[in-house]
Amino acid sequence: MVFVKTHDISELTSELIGKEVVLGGWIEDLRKLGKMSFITLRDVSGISQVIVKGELNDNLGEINRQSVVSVKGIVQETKARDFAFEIKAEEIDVLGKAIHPLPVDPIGRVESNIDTRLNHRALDMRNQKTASIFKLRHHVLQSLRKTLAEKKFIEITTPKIIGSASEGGANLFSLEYFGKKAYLAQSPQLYKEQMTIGLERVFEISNFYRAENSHTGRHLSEFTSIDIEAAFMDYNDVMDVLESLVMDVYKFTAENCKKEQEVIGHTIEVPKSPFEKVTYNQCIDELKSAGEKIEFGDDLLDSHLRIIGDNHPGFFFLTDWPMKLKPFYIREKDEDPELSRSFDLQYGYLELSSGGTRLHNPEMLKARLKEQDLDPAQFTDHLKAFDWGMPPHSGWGMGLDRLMTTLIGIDNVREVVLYPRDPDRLSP
RNA sequence: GGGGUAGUAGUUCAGUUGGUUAGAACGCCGGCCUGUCAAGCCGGAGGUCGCGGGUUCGAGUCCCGUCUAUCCCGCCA
Repeated sequence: MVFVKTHDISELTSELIGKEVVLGGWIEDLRKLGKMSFITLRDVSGISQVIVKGELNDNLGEINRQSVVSVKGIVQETKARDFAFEIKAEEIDVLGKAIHPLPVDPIGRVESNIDTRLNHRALDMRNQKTASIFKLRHHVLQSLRKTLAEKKFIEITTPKIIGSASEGGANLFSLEYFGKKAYLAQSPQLYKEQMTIGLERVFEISNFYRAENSHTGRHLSEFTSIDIEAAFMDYNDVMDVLESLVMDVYKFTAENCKKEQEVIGHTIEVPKSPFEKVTYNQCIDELKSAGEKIEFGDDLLDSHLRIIGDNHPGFFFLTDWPMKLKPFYIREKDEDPELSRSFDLQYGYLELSSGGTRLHNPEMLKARLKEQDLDPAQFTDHLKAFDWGMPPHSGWGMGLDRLMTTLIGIDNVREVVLYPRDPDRLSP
């Protein structure tokens, strides 16, 4: 069967009354009233009512909810309460049957558990709430790319299969690569830094991998990261970039995704700018006042971040971390070498982003590697670039999935990832 | 990795101190119905009560083990 849609459902208007249209979509609801039937037909753009009468109704045959059909018919006035007009069907073809019982209810009258929905994710995408989340995610990505391009960042794609697991920090997944051991990249960190020597400002939006056995609503083994790296910028400059990106995402989606917000049942509220900047030292003071036993140099536990998050609701930067808590590539502050030019972007207790000014002096970088018990020999390829005119540079990485959860006010990243991967879930 | 909670129909759930043939809602199938719109009315199908042991005259219910999910903590970003 070959057919051409003349309209998406959202393109139908009362002005088309009397005109013939061809639609394609899924039967969301079906009410047979003997000599006539009502079909609510949904495509990605919207929903409309189709009415079937006469001979066509008598020969309707096998037709059921969630099957995909093409409908040829005439737009006409309606008595329906929920629609401004309707389609009087002249021809209905079933293009693909839905076999019942279906494992989840796409209309959402009975809401399924996240586990059941994830096991049948494609069908879950006919649930308007789920679909709206991923439409929103699409708009977030659009907004990010637009803003970064305007700020003269060039989009790059770095390898996800890497030969050395030496960046430190998170555990990496390893795999067999033609007889050699390879790893899945945990971040584009080293590559994006290298790119600043020719492209100056780069960004990447890609999936990265962490082999941490984490069971929380904010950790996944595979997650989407937004990364930037910019030559001739200090950490304050890239904080500004980050802040305007977040602001733009909120403004853009608040403005352009009204329908999605309505379906999700959450109103996007544009945060106040500028974001507050709270230093690590200030956090330590706040935690001490709250009765926590903590000293300079201690890492902030989740329980600590909950306290800090309560003191500073919404977005804020947590800046100037001790050098000893930061990776080897982070640069110290000239006036206080114990402190680093670094920051996290927090949303309450939730860490969204981490970044800072990088070391660009190769000798200092090698010294820092040794300090952190890493072997400079493992970084030969990376360090080469630092002898070719490495500019001072800064950057950050931000978890897109976590950003999404702040945007729609939910607390589980699995809701905003199509097919989440965690220690217990590898399929579908 | 540690702890809490849960697992009963396709889905979401109820199921009393252990006691007849395990129920509801939505969905599904069949019948009636020319204005439905969470349609209505009538009828029907659908269950290895996660799995394996045990206690008992008798287990969805109690005990042990195991698997799975989920939430929290830890790790981590």
